[in-house]
Amino acid sequence: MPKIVDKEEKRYQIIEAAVRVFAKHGVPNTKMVQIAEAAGIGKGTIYEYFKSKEELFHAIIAMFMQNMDTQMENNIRQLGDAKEKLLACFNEWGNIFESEFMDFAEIMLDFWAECLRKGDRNSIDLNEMYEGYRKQLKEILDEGVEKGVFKPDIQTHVLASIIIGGVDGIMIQWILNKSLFSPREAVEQFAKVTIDGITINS
Amino acid sequence: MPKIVDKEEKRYQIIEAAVRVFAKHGVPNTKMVQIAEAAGIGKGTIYEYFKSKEELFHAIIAMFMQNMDTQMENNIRQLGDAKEKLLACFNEWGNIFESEFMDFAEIMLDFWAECLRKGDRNSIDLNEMYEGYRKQLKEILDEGVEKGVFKPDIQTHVLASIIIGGVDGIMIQWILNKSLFSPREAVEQFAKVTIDGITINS
DNA sequence: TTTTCTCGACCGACCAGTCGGTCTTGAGAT
DNA sequence: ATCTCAAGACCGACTGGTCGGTCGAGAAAA
Repeated sequence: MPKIVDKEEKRYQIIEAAVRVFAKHGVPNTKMVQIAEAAGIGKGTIYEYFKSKEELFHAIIAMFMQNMDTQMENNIRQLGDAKEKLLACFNEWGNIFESEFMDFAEIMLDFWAECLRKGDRNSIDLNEMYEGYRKQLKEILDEGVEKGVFKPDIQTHVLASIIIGGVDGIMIQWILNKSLFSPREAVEQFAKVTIDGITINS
Repeated sequence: MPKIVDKEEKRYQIIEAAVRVFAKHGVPNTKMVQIAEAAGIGKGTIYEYFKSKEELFHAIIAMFMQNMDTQMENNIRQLGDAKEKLLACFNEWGNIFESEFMDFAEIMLDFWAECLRKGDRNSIDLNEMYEGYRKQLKEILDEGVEKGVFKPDIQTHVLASIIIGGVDGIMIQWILNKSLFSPREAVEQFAKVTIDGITINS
């Protein structure tokens, strides 16, 4: 039998299969045996790599966030003024929309739904992740206001949330009806309107 | 005959209880007996009023949409130029954010999740509802462009989706962390930036 | 041989939905 | 006013199916 070179590799195989099945049927409707079939293994084997369905689900989310972070950080440290930095952020989102990671996006709804149920203790804190993005965006916006590029009357912490929410919202709209627009053009349009809206002179 | 009081009233009682429980635990995690307890009735009674859990769920969504439509239509037919109309739309969303209907909002995630699973035939077509909003917004935007109020290079159909998605996204951000901002101020800020961003001169 | 990995039959907790029975109501009979 | 009684509202124990997770058998590797 083709031996598995790496435990890690097999783990990733399972995650890959789970993403497909979760995305198609939704997490609560997905049976473990379906994931096993998609991965070409027995159901029991999954439990060699993941303690439970929930752990598998969270492993997927963690991986998704990891990738997002990595991809975003590429563009954070660049030079340029606030306007360029902000534009770069939007651009990066456009890239993400077009990347393979969009398979994960359909699962995000299930994760959001899980996250907002107060009682449940999640091993992953969605808020913390958003907090990171919010902070980064706010810094860029603050810099722009300080340098006199952006209007002084914007509430940067609120606007940071709006931008993040806006991008998520565009994603949802697109997932629900992919023929409406291309996600890239939507993000670009959103970027243009937002930047025009907060820039002095325009 | 017994209790002509109103079948409809009891039905509403059940819906009200179900909204609370669904919102707190999520639709898939909610047991019918929990809804029964919340409504102060026996489990079997629910089935006198609703064929299934799913039908109950859809009844809630239908009611939510009905209310949204009614509330939005108040502001559609008003006079004024495109800019005022657009502002009125945002305002109306602000009102909705502050209304009692926000209890329903937490359930929307479950409905979105359900809607994007391709195979399922939903009795309610979320896309159709959004289509209505998109059309209304697009008309307003087109009018603005035509009258020379809004910039001619905006893609109105894309922007319509962005605005709707943006409002939904703000809602999600707010649900996930209600201490970040007040939904009203966020919608107002979003309105200001967007309108400034597409208006000529500014 | 011993160890490691894989598997799927099996178990039992779980829960949507059912159904036979109880209780409430109020119209009609007295 | 009081009684009767059936329509139907109400109930919750029960059923039948489902599915996450287990575990011992057997294959493969060492």
